[in-house]
Amino acid sequence: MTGEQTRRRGAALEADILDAVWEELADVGYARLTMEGVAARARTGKQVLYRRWANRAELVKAALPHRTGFIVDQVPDTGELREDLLTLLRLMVERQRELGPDVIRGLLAEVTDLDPKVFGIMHDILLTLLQRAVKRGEIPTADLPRRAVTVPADLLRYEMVLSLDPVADATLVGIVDDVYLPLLAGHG
Amino acid sequence: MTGEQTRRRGAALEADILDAVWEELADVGYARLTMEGVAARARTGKQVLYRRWANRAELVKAALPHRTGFIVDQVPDTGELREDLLTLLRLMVERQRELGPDVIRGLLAEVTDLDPKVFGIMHDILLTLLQRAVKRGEIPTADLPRRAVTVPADLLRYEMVLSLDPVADATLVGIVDDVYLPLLAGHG
DNA sequence: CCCCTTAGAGACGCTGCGTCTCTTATTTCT
DNA sequence: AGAAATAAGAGACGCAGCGTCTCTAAGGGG
Repeated sequence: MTGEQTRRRGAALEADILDAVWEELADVGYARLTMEGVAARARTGKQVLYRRWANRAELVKAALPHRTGFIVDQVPDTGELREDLLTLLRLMVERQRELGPDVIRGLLAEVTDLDPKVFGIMHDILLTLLQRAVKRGEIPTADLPRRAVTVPADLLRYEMVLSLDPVADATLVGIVDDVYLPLLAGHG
Repeated sequence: MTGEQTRRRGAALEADILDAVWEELADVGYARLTMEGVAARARTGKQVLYRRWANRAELVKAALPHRTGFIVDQVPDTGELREDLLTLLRLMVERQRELGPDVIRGLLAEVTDLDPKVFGIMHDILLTLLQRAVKRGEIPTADLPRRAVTVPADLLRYEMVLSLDPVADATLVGIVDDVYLPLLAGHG
């Protein structure tokens, strides 16, 4: 009647749980992810989850950074603005694909406190790309209203929210070529 | 032992139910709207709801046009493009406000079949505004990529999804002045 | 080596979903 | 008008999943 030899604790246990969340997301998606399911997959009890997170949304929010890297650590620098932008947007799509697209919708419905920090970071990244392009002489100025700077990220997030499939690459090209680059020209 | 004298049927009953949905949305919001709650408020049984709609999302989707008018019937024509655009965006915000902002997030999470028709309509409206502006000589051309045309509506919907409050008027002004008008200039 | 924290296991009550059944009011058909 | 068909009103039912609670025992810290 053994059963268990060793009992996980603290950070190690927490890592296993967050892994289980990712596997559960990949398996059944966000809509059908349950606390029971995560606990079972992590071979632990619900109480262990509730000791750490108040509900499903908090649990999933905690799981996100556990596997995805931070985009801030992968800011593209290809030597050309258009390529930089496309690379950045493709990174965002890549993260959407890893998660499964219904996670975004699901979290939006349940999370009431969206962290503005997340959005500020994207502004800073885009501004960096623009300033580099100014230095290279590609565009006249990076001195744009904040809202204009973030347009490509905003439009892409909008597409992610709408679609249940990973956003198509043609859409990214459209955002850059049909909207953002002309917008930059219009501000110049 | 009377209780009931008259029994509602068909369209009259349906109208009462959809009214009840709106009242329930105003009262408790989308997240806490239940089939039981709607049935009780409409003084009928759940079965009557399920006879007509398969689930909560379908029920709410059906309720939306019951009170909101169609934006297509209120296309602004102020004689100036900027004013037309702001008026249109304000109409959209007005509808968001009537609903309560969590309805958008809630429906997104549960509805898998977004109707592309809804989005095509907004493209046509914006194109109309642009073509009028061309006729007046305000802008050189309305011949833009589809994605560029819909930018203000897309950005506003993005804001609606993000925020749990009605979108501020300053945001609308920013979308028009900082993004759309420069974008049109850049395409000219 | 003892104690204290907390993992593991599962029972519990509750809410809301979606289905089903039954009676009876109202409409439609003949 | 009367009979048959339709659908409303009422509520019970089983089920899933939430979040809470309790209990035992493992293993780390002093």
